[in-house]
Amino acid sequence: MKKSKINNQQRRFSDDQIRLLESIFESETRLEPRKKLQLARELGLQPRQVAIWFQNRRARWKSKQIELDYKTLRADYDELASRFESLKQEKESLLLQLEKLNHQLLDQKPEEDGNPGRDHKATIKSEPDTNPNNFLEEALDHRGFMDSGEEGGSKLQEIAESLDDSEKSTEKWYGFEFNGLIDPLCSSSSSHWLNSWV
DNA sequence: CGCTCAACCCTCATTACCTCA
DNA sequence: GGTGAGGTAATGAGGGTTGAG
Repeated sequence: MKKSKINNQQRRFSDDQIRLLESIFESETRLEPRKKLQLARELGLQPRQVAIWFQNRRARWKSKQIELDYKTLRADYDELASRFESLKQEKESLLLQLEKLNHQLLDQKPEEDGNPGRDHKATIKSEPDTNPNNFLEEALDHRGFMDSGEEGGSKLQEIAESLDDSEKSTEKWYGFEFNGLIDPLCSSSSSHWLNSWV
């Protein structure tokens, strides 16, 4: 600084001065006026210089803290994003399984109850079931299919058996509230409600 | 009691200088 | 030796608080 040069003052504080200032800053980031005077005497500096050092030190601490906070938040976000992606993939794969199962159910049902398959499909289309539990239970009613050793079927059965009645409420599914997200008017098939999820 | 004003301190942005790769 | 980046002491603007009058 020009003024510093004019006053023939040192540009930087000595290591000893910094050490003492840092050790005090560790315990208190603000100085009382009396302590400031005492410290200035001890360091051979102007009280104003001590005050400015503490001001600058607080500013440095704050910007470091912001940097740390950013890193923490970024790590949290990345973790959540990766979890979201894997859940999304899981959902896609379950949806595919459901779709497959649905088709197989519709093809199989006419043989069991004697109704033509086309009519049954029409029934489902005209009465969309927006309740995931009903759909699940409906699907599981077809034990013949479930026992066929199909991978998707056994997974569905496993999920259903692991749920007691209280767990079958929609709110508990992945801790996610379905109500309001599924528009019954838009649900034209049994699996449609899942499409609005994730 | 409410006001003004000065003194003091703070934050924030910036400057001036130094050091180092 | 020149240069740009980064660190740091210091400055200035603007605002809050406090105590005296």
